[in-house]
Amino acid sequence: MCAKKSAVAPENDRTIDIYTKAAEIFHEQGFDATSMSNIAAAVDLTKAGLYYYIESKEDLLYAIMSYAMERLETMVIEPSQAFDDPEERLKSIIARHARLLTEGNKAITILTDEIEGLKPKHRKQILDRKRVYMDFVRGTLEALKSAGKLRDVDTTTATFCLFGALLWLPRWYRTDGPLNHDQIVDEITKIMTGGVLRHACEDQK
Amino acid sequence: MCAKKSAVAPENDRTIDIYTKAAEIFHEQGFDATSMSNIAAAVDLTKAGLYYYIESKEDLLYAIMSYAMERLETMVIEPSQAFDDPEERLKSIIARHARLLTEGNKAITILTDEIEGLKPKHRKQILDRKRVYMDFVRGTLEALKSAGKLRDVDTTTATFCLFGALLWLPRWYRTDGPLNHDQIVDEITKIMTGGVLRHACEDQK
DNA sequence: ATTTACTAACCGGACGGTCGGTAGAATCTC
DNA sequence: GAGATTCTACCGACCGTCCGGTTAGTAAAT
Repeated sequence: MCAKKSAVAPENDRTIDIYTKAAEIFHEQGFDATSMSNIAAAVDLTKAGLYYYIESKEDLLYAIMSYAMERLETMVIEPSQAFDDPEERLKSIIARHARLLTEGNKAITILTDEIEGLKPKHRKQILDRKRVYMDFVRGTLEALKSAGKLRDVDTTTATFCLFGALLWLPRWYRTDGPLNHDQIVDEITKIMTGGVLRHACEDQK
Repeated sequence: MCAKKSAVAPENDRTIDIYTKAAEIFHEQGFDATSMSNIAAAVDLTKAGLYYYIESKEDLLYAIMSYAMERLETMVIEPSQAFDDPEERLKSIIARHARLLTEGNKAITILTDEIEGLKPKHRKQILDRKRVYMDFVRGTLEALKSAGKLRDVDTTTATFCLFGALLWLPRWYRTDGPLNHDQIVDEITKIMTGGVLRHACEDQK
């Protein structure tokens, strides 16, 4: 009898390979439209062989999303917390999140698109972790407001607009498009912090 | 033998009822996760009875999305075209699209979330109509640029940011939340046109 | 001798969709 | 206006397929 498989973190190369490929296929076809045989074939296994590594389809999804949340926490939240200045912090969040979304790791995208595929218990866990992130961003906007650096906008709505613009990124961004990675990050930061319309105080070019 | 059923427009009350209910259920559970029996039960029919009104599950989805596109065209694009001033036009687009997304018609949401459920032929048709909308919005930003009223941002990126913020709306907006309809429209317009950060030229409060 | 890393074959169930039929309303025939 | 016919709006039962998941077994490594 083998020890209970854990969905907490990838344990070895093969498992990581499965998670990565599964994330890509889920991203392309959607969770429901993807069969376990699809995934098995993509990693050169039979379906039964795949089940040697995972517990269930739902568990696989949860593993992917847990991994994605961890990436978000270590690559976006933690480094951004280092900034005391809320303006710097906000820009760090936008830039780092945008980078994560465009650098090819599909797990991050699945995080927002396939939450309905989780069982209630797992869903709650992921949503709780997302909420911490959401509160972190809104807190940053609140700090900006306290510092008199925020326009007169509702921080909750602003947070959601920010997330909307960011989370839409992987749906349109193409690595081979006209704008490279840094340019995209730059544009989004500019647009979300300063809007699209020219301000009265800006010089005409 | 009966005439071929059309997916172009709802023909009678019962069909409209089916489309409306189906849109709600697709929105709640997702297209793949919804069975035809689910929909049938929701409109007090058996599955066989439901198939008297529709041709296939995919056809039902296409009918809903065609209807949604039509709404978008008549309630957002056409009225906004009336504005010659690009700034007014942009604000009209944002306000009208936001209104459509929050006023309870789930079809509009399905338009962006379930495109993968369509057969290639139907998908292309919907995407082509979406592209016209997309071009209209980007065109408006280009017009703003020509008028010297746009900040130095990439119009394509700005268009996608705008869509992202808008399309994210139905995922978080609650009718019974603290902000009413008009306030939300107001906030989003403010945020997307002017960004979140206070401009140098604005007075401290 | 035991464990690891698998596979071929299989299972119960759900799904999209179909088919034969039918109650009742509407229409036609004389 | 009575009877025959046709049409509308469904339903119960069923079909083939595919899916998530299991089981019994095995070849190679340890």
